[in-house]
Amino acid sequence: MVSINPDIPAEIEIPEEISGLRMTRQRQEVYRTLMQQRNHPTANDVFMRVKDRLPHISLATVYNCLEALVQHDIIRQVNFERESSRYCPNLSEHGHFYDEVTGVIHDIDFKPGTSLADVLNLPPGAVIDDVEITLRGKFASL
Amino acid sequence: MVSINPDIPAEIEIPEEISGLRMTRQRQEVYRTLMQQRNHPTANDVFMRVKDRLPHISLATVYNCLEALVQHDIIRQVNFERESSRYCPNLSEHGHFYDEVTGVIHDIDFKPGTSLADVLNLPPGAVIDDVEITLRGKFASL
DNA sequence: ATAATAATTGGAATCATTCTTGATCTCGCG
DNA sequence: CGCGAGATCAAGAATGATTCCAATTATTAT
Repeated sequence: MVSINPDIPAEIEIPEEISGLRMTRQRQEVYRTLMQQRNHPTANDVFMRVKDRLPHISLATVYNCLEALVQHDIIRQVNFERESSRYCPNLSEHGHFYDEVTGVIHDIDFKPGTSLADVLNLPPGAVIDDVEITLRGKFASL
Repeated sequence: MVSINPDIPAEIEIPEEISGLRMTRQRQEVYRTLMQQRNHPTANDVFMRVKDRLPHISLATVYNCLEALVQHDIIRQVNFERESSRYCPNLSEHGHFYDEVTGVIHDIDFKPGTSLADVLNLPPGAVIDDVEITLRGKFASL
């Protein structure tokens, strides 16, 4: 566990390799951004943020990095309807609640000891690789 | 005019108005297609199908009709990742299972008497307007 | 019937994402 | 150390689903 570049204060230590993925400078910064900014940013949000540290990074590279991280199960991709994809580093199984008033996305955890299979009639023999639960709504005004 | 499923007549009577939405000829045909072809077609699938009956209909109109039907809670829009939206006339609360091998989408019903709130820790005061549950996976090979 | 309103059409525009191509970097190996 | 193969990156072009726009047509209310 080494801080790759000594010029940069390593608020978050990122190893040189995660899950078999070589952590290049760009991937590190993309990942670091997600760890620091846990509000489910879009690729473009990440792009703008990462530019502070890597002024020459391209949007295509941010997309590449995000895809590589998703592919290696280091981060998760979250979709609401067909809006821009959002990304989060929370790997625990959880859903998302989109507040239609504020636009804020909240992580929704499962109640301990429960799972989707408790409420859904899954087809016999189905092997689930991925689950996406998205809710939209608002908070009751008092 | 061939009916895909022999149980379902090619001609389905559609009222002139549903849920306050004027059912124009185009909306009728779009809706009829969804009722007959319950395999979650995309807008383009519907477009191609409807052209048999309305050769001059435009893709934009199909999109308009689908949106109007969704807005009036006559059909549901279903999204997988960021792929093309799909549409289905099954209004009961249900999720979807995408078979990664065949591409077939299966409706997944809730077990009777259960709801998502049984397994999710919803934030206090949250009012849910819409729920989307999508699973991807495959069937275990024997 | 006539005016006002809503719906339809075809094509242009949008916009997130992916692709392409050439440059650059990294790693293994002599 | 130096070289070559294979990754990775950058910049911009291309893609593709969806939306927008302006003009036409249909429907409804007066």
